[in-house]
Amino acid sequence: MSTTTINARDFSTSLARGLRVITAFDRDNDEMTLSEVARRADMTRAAARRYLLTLCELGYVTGDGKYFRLTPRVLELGFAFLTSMHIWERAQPFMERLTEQVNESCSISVLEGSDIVYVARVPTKRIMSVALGIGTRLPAFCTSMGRVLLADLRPSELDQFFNDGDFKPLTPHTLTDPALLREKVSEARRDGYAMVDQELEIGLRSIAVPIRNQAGRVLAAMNVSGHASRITAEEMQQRYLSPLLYAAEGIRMALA
Amino acid sequence: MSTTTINARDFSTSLARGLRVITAFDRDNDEMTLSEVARRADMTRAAARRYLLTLCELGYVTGDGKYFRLTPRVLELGFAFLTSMHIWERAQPFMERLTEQVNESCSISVLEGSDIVYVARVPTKRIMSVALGIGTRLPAFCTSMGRVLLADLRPSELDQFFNDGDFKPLTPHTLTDPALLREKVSEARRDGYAMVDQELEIGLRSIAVPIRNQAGRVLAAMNVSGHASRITAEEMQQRYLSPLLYAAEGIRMALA
DNA sequence: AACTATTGTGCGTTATACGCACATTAAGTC
DNA sequence: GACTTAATGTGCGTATAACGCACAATAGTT
Repeated sequence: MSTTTINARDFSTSLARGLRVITAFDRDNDEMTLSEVARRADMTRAAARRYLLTLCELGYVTGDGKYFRLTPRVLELGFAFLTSMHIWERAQPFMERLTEQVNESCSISVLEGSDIVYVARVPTKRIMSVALGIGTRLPAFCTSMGRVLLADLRPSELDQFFNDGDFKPLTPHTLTDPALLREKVSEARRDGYAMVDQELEIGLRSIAVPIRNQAGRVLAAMNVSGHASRITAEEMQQRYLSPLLYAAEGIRMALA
Repeated sequence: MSTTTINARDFSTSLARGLRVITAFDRDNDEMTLSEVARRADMTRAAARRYLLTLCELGYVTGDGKYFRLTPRVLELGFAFLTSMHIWERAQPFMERLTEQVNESCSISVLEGSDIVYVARVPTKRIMSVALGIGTRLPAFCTSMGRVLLADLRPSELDQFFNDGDFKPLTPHTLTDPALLREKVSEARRDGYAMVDQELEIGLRSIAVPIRNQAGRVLAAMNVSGHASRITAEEMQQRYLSPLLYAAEGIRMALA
């Protein structure tokens, strides 16, 4: 996670600002006026206008004379990444079988910076879900998959994670003390799994295991999550850990 | 689909070129050297290098000293669009029920330019599939969903579609004669559904209906697709059309 | 009609991004 | 090790891309 700032003359401010215009759009601002885009992207109206017109020309944005909105074409910007993760297609049958077996949702994620990013997901029938899951980012420090992924970092990488860390509590249960978090990561390393109990969200329990490659290196983490009202932490460990490990092993062999 | 070229001084070439670097990555080129990126993005090595370094700095690309690859963060560029399409979450239960009922895959797409773009998908258990479906683009002229969407265009819009059209056959069954295609679109308008039989892919049959809003305007199309060896075109129309229409009506009411 | 907010746009100026050319490094072959 | 080929790193002079301002035009509200 080394971040060395590049030579200023190698940095393209126009590209960076243009991408800021794209990311100014979000779930709550899926359509905006020119002035709103300029405010959210933190640039002058004229600059925002040029970038919006450029994105319209390229087909990534559309406008009706007053409001601008993103088009499906912007998916192509992330699509190259998504399709490059095609190896997770092979995990799908194992995840489906696991979901049927434990009757809970199942996800796979990778570590990126201080977050985990979902790369595959099979929801249980009870929870409505679309491909929204893919690309979702959650903080690594208070998720079961995050702790499993942190457990595989080298000591220097883990040190940097904790140095950069900004551990804000998301629920009254969220652990934020770096020493306690380090201990949890060590436990995950020792036990080969991690469980998180209502630290990310009240009512949410999840248990995760690593997915390794043939060399034993951790590629991703896979979890099963459920509602605290339906299963105790102890029950989750007793009933879900074995099928999780079994599915992870199947995925390991499938990826070989 | 009017494409008026904007004033050259309003067009940001740096943003456009930077985006070309991102889209240079694809399924077959998920990691590339600097020179490969420059070739695929059609720019000098020095320019490609500056954009790659900029994208690294922003976290969208990572490099190991030789190869560059996209990071999950690029999903955030398209994610704003994806989350803005959150209304399709409500379609999910109807699609799942339909998939269970007819034992085939089900998708929803919207029209963009001359393509359809998948916005929701529920695959049947037999076909391995992840969220890859979302964002997939297919030509509108030879897909059942495409013809249903074309059927709702205004005459001037439809004229432009055919004027811009480049209808290449994908299989020996693909219709490419604009007059025949117009007739198929008219049939879709008249019948309220369209069926395509092995025009996109040998062995693939699909039937689609429109999803309308309360005002009757077509928002999207939904299809069910199956293999030609398992079901005849006539059987598909007789067995799948009613449940498709029923599911589309349910989605219409759910979106209200 | 008056006022406020927003958008469109020409243009002089600034600084961003360009590509070249040379040095360095890496990889492959003999 | 020597040689060749390919790829990469980078400084820098130059051109022009992009900047923001300021004013006109439009839209919405009262």
